[in-house]
Amino acid sequence: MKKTFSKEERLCSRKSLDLLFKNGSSFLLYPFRISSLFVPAADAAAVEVVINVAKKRYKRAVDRNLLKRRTREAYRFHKQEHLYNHLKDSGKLLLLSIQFIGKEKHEFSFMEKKLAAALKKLCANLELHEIS
RNA sequence: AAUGCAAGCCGUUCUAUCGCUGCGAUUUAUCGGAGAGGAAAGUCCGGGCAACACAGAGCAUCUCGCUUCCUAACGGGAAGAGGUUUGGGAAUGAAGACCUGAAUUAUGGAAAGUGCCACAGAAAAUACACCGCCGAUGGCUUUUAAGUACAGGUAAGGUUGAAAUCGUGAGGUAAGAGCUCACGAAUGUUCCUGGCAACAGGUAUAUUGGUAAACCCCGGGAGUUGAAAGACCAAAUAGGCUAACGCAUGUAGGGCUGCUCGUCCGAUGUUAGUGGGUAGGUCGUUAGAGGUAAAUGGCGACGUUUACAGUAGAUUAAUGAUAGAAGUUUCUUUAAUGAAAUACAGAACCCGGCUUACAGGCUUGCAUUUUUU
RNA sequence: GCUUUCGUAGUUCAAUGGAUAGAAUGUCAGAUUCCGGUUCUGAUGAUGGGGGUUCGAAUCCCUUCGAGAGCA
Repeated sequence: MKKTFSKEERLCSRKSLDLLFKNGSSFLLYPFRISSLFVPAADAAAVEVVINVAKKRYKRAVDRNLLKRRTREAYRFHKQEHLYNHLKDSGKLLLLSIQFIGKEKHEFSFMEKKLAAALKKLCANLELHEIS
């Protein structure tokens, strides 16, 4: 129940994507670049996420698929613990983008650790933003 | 047996937990079952399908090019023909021609026309004759002979080059020349024989640089655009569309492929009717020129018949993560063990080819080497 | 998914099928200078890979690799 990753939690709308990349705030934590933005309207999910691996860095589709899948699995395992528990029921929708900007094919354990750290940092940033 | 080359085939498996995308059941949140490839890649060809004037004619442009067959079609494939290179055989004084095996081949036309053939060389295509040969004929010198910075004739010989006006011998001549003859090489055409045909053999006759992956000529083919094609649903808001009348030389102008023809629409006004650019959703969309097996026809590509199974369908884009076990390969070790690796690569409307990438294994054929009989 | 352009010295560009592939700049060495710069002299270094056509290919043809651009 905690570790599912269904369609509602994915960011598919073209408009939302444009909004996120235009107005969202972002930070870097190797090998990830995280962008986020709060949007008023919320339906089923509290967070919508998109995972991205650049074609310029990885030429072969096999490599891109592998990294995307590993990133997704890492997000799936850690979203409840590091993200959902820190979000309050504010009625807002969080748009999130995880871009992979590494240069090698990393092991899953390494990516898991790094993504957990990235999510922690994200939560800290959001809290700071709310306070200010 | 090993190595190398070529062709064909296979190209990791199982269990548990947590997930993802369709499908089918229902108790509506659970269960069942399915879920990447031989190249899914490159986008190099061909087709289906769809829209655009159901798309017409001519020119231009692009493309293909030995023959027959296969195929829905093809620039793909099969079987042949010819060319080129090369190995062997026999023959000969030695070659060539002959027989035979292998590899390779974008292979219509140079006898319709145009262009180009650097450097070197006399000359690169109408031989503008450099060295040489001749100077018969006509001049000149002159002794009749003989000679020649004359008019000229001459491609036999020489040097160059990738390539030099077909080769050898004889006749012929002043010297020479396919100028003539004999034997040969190559090419076109006529007829005969064999073959479905390309073509092969023979006969007669004419001719004798190369280059068309230079322009070009001949013959065949191609309308354009691609699922981001296209069809449908549908809230709000701009604007549009259709029909009738009127205006007007069916005019100005515009569309239809680059051009021409041809053809279609056609300014502004009034009345009536109908609507949906964009965002989103559904269809298109996965049963197909399909796959597997057997029989059968064919040299073969492939065709025909019968039987069987039901076999991915995403759309910011599923097919994964973790743990364990097995298999294969390599290294280490006496061995067990241990360690490392496990190719190339990821469907996006669907098929048929081509090309390229590929760890390792299997099968077949050929070549070489070694061992045994 | 579809369409399309281009690959030449380290860099920016030339070159009609025919020389030893040219120029600028860079690099290196030498000269000049007390030293450095400037200047002068010399050297260095390239047709993305493979195959074909041709007597001869950077150029023509095929194939492949790489780098871009366009179509919402």
